[in-house]
Amino acid sequence: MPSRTPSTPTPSSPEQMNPSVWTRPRGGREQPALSRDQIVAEALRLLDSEGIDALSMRKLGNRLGAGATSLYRHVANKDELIELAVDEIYGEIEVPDTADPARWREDAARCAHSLRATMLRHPWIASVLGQMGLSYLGPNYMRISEAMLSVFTTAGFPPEEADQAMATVIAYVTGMATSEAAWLTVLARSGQNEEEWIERLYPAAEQAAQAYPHLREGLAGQRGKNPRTAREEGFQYGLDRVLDGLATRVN
Amino acid sequence: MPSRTPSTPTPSSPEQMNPSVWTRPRGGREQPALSRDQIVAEALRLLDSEGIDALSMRKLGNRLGAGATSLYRHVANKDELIELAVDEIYGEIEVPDTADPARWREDAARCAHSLRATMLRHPWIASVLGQMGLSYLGPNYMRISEAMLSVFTTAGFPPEEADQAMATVIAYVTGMATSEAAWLTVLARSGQNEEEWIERLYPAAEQAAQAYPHLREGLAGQRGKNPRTAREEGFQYGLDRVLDGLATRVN
DNA sequence: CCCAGAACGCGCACGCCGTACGCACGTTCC
DNA sequence: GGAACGTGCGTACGGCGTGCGCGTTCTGGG
Repeated sequence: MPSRTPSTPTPSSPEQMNPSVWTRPRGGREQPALSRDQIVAEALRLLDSEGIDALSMRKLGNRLGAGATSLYRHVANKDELIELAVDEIYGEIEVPDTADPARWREDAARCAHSLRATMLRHPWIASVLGQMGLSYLGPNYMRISEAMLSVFTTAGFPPEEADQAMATVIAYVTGMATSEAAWLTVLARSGQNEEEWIERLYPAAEQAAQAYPHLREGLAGQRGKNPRTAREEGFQYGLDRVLDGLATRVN
Repeated sequence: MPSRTPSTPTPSSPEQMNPSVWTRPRGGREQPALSRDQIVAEALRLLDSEGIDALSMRKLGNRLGAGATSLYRHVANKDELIELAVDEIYGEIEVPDTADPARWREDAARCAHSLRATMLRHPWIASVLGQMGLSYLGPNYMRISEAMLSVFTTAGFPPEEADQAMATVIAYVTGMATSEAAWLTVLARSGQNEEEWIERLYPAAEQAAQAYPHLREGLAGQRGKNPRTAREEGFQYGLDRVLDGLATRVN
């Protein structure tokens, strides 16, 4: 027989029974203590510090001093909670509040960099994008789309093409940032820093690239570079090309 | 009494000696029956038909006529299994086997379309990219990278820039396809087709876009279009812009 | 001021999950 | 003949999301 506390109710709840009314720590409910905003905020803290796999309703409940199922009074289910968290994150993305036709390129670039930076600050969203998509219809997503659309339309893109241009930039940035975020996640799990990891894996990579001359050359060319700035330069290069391509349609 | 074939071998019990080899119910161990390739293949079938959430070691074991834990003889853990499945999928991506400088744009475009088509055929990889990244080092991934690098270097990009150009195209395609795949996944779960879903959500979207003129216009402009071809045109537009932007560096 | 009903927190239970461990068995090599 | 090995599987552990029903607290209308 396993030494477990008896699962049969034992009617007058066992250990949390205070010996007397007089020592009971304050009658009544402490606080409301649970609200949707508070839940989302704590979920964000958990996600940012431990990643998406660490987010469970039980753990989140504990952190809030509540049981897991209490959360369901304020949130329909875990997916909805994550969707709320994602839109909350979108709130950090900076977009221009007025569109200047002469500055469309800088404005778009600024949006792109802000989007990337936000994703890298919260790498767990990369895992979410592939499951829920971009969570359209969230208030912050709509705010951002409107601003970016406005940048492209005032730049001279006809409405339908402005849509496509925005989608192009967003796809490039999310694609790049997703791969960076996944990399950072793997890294964080391993407890090593970027340089250590690369150095450790270099022999394996070199061997795997044996038969592929271009890969070998690329590998050798990156050796010893600061990986962080290399990532930033790579992002900037692609962004410049995307904007170059868009510029041909409007200049 | 459930009519199941006896799962317990009971090999040497005396009276059940079968008279002939041909009628004997396959005494002892059936076959090797389990190999890494077979496991990966069945995992792919499961993933393609029911999505990433439906992949569990137990279910996969059942499908192979084996217990869940038997799989661990051939695969270190679930993540490794998925990584193998991903690289298997990469095998479907078509890349040119010889690079012709005059045709670099068409070659790159063909790779891009093939990558997108592959991701849309197996939408579950979108969920995986954000967690593992692109599964570098897998044999098929290396084959593809080599081919694409070769396209860009023979087109005239210096080695380091060819790397960045390839990363740009891949980021754009995966970004676009991830969002499409997520959309298709949500759709599949709902059991509706694209048009139905859009029509059903239209009022909500219209209301949410109330305060945003550009969003409203975009919404109205897309109404009634065939969503599938609209997605394809959007992808082609962005791809053209990306390649335009790259072309400025080499022509 | 009271009380009915709504809102809320929570314990419990169910049916899943990934996987560590050790046993039983067929095969193969000495 | 028997030891060593590869393989499948039963069992078990700790965790998960969440439906349900209970008791408590809060609120607003009479």
